[in-house]
Amino acid sequence: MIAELTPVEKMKAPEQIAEMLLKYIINGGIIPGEKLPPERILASQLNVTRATLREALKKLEQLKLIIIHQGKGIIVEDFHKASIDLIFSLLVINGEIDLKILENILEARELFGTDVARCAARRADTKDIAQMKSLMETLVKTTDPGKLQQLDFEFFRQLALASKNMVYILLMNTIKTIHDKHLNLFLPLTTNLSTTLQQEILQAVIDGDEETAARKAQTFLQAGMELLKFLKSV
Amino acid sequence: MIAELTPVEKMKAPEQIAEMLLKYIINGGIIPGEKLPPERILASQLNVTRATLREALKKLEQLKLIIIHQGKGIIVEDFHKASIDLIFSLLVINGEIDLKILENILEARELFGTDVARCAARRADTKDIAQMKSLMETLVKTTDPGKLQQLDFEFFRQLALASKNMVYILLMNTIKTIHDKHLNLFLPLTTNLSTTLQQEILQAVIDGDEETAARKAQTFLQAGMELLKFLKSV
DNA sequence: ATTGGTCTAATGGTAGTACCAATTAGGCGA
DNA sequence: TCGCCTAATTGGTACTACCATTAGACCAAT
Repeated sequence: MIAELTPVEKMKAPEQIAEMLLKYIINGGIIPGEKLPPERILASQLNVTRATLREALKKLEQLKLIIIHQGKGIIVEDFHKASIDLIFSLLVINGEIDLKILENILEARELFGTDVARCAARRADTKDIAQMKSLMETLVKTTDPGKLQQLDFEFFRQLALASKNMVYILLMNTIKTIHDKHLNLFLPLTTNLSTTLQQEILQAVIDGDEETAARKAQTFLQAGMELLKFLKSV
Repeated sequence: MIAELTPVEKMKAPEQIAEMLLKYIINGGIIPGEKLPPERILASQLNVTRATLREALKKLEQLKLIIIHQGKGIIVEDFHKASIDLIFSLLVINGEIDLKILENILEARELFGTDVARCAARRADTKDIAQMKSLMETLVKTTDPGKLQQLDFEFFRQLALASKNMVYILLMNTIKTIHDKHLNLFLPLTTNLSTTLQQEILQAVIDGDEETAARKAQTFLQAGMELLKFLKSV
């Protein structure tokens, strides 16, 4: 098993189309309030069926990038009013990582992760703690950087579950998706120090010590900003 | 103009189907990891064509509630690993508002809103401030509760824009969507006190006084939690 | 001149069918 | 028993036709 070899993800037609249209909109190819060409025109231009095109449009509609109305047409919205899920696309919109967006994400992550730890310390039950202890045992025995990174994130995922806040739980998924899509970028963040901090966070959660948990989590998460400064300098 | 009369939203087939399947999954009708019936079967059972069904599935796929693979089938995911956009459905999943979820949302709103104000105070430029001043002028002249509520939210939207953090900007849209879907629920939050607080926040932003801005915003947002306590008591 | 009705073209919504493409499972041969 | 190959399953896409909603133009009544 060679970790570097991942299954080739063949982008299906609707995905490709959605991405093209998305870029077109984000890059200002069309002004918000204006309409996209009719489905029939778009479909023929893209050389696909309307059904295929419509699947692509569904995606953009859910991102709130467009609004589709029968009889009216396809109206483009200001992407500043889109769903948070658009952040994935904004992060890499033109091939490479947008450091500005990355900074935004890390800023939000720090704020959010800190409160997750605080809430976890406040609300974790014995079951949560048992699971986290179990995870921690696995974690200290792991040496493979890739695996470690994965478990690293699992720790925060369980922290979110322990926070008992569904918004936090779901937002953690968003961050995890970003994380997974750019593993290499976050790899330098996984250090021996991480594990130590995680143990301290866990202990604080067990003790119900909200502020210590929050403080330790913040220390952990601030490493991300350090990384960013490095990236910006090169 | 009769404010109470809003456009009737006719739910199209894919929307209805998506909602049905979503409820089915959320309510544990199927275990994560299990597969949904094949498209052909589902389509015939729902009495729609595959194309229509597939549009519905696209929506669930984007919510990360299901994963579709050619040749394999439609695999159901744990909704705890879904997109944050699922929160809309969770809030009202079985007809009425889930107060637990509402509390989660308000908690997250307070956390983010506070930092939005802080960041706005840190980064707002003259253009941002000019726009907010303009908005505030309109705001103080407005008496209609509905309009006021709308402008109320616009204030926070502009605050998010001034924060210059795209994550905050997009997250604010999520909150706004929740807000708009349950206007009546949030109506009691709009009081005369709000306007005063908003003016104080704006002044803090102009002064670049991060902590005052954050503190005032928090005071403002805590009103939501007060409301919740009331709702819980009835 | 304003209001309301009606027709028509534009445009999205849905149906039906056929075939392509990836995956899985089972059978067949070495 | 192992490995390959075929066939069945299941999602992906194409083509075509028709229904439903909207907007605009034109007309009729008040």
